[in-house]
Amino acid sequence: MSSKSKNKYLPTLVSIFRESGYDGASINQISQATGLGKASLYHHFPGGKEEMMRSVLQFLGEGLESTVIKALRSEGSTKERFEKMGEAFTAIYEGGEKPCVLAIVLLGNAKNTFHSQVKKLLQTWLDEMTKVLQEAGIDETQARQKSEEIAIGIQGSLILAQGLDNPTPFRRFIQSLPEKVINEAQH
Amino acid sequence: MSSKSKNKYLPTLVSIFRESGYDGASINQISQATGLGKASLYHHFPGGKEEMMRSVLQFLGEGLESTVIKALRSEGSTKERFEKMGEAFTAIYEGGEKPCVLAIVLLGNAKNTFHSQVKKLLQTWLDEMTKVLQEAGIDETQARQKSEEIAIGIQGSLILAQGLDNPTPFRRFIQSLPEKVINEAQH
DNA sequence: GTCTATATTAAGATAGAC
DNA sequence: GTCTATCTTAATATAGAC
Repeated sequence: MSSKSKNKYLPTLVSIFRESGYDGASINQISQATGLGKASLYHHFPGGKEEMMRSVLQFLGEGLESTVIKALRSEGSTKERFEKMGEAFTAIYEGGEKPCVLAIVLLGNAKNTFHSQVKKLLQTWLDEMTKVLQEAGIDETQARQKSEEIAIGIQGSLILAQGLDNPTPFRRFIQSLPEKVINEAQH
Repeated sequence: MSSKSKNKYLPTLVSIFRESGYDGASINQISQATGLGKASLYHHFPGGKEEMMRSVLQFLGEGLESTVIKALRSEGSTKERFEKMGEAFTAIYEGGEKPCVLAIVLLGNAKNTFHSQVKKLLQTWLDEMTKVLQEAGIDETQARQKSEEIAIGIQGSLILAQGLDNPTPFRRFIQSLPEKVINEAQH
């Protein structure tokens, strides 16, 4: 669990890393955005920028649990659960306007440093979607593949939204998601 | 058109930016990888790293024309054209092992600097796919959406392949692509 | 066109006072 | 827990010889 003092600055760190990437974000920039002096930052994060990103990824993992995973475990039909998951992602990515920090890390120079942490987050999400689809009567192999297709859709549509400077691809994917899941479940 | 002296070093620059990102790649690193001294690099690219990336993006655009766009304009059925496009992307991304430079740029700190150049490359590709799908009898709106779905699938599966450290999602998407296109065309 | 050497700036990080 | 001041290294970039 993370200390309370850190938690105060994590949302700011998230937006900096999301905007500038890991390599692109400087300690000076972080100092200005948080309002903390450099030395104070190192008091909270003795491991420097690397510890900051580790804390951010853990913070995002906790956020994933309390929104996306929670949606998938909620009461209601398969369709309703994926609708709620879509709403959770719409909030996280601000309707497709903001990119995914996990993807930023995976495509940056520090990918090796954080890869296992990012992979675990992805696996947790994929496992949970797979479980829901299996409960809907899809066999494990198909459920796993369908989960991956959903992850592909979200990640890919976020990239396209960034590239075209237009959130429509993301929004369209989120909207079509519950219906697609249902069609697959009826097979 | 780019000068011949530059062309010699562009494939090396591509792999460096693909491996380290734009912010993560240093002039020292580029100097070592190309075997050129720093001053020689600035002789070829007076604009420094920014000009290097601009040249890389132009080089990738020319590669896109001669492989992907060419595949989409080739003789043969709609299905065969998308099969050839899949082969082209399989070569470019080395079977899903390597990430997309365009996505790297879009998620990095220098996105604004290169955004219009990247957007144009994406648009060119999407326009060409849309044209092929329209020729197959799909109306413009649907053809455009289907093209975006294909772009989403490729970009998203590359991200997932990086995150899971496993190229299977990319390969599966490429394999399923021609059939999906055909199903859509029969609507 | 390539090199060595160097200038300049900014980065990450720390010491030590308060 | 926060600050000012500073250290150290590495970054981008250039000068000028060959």
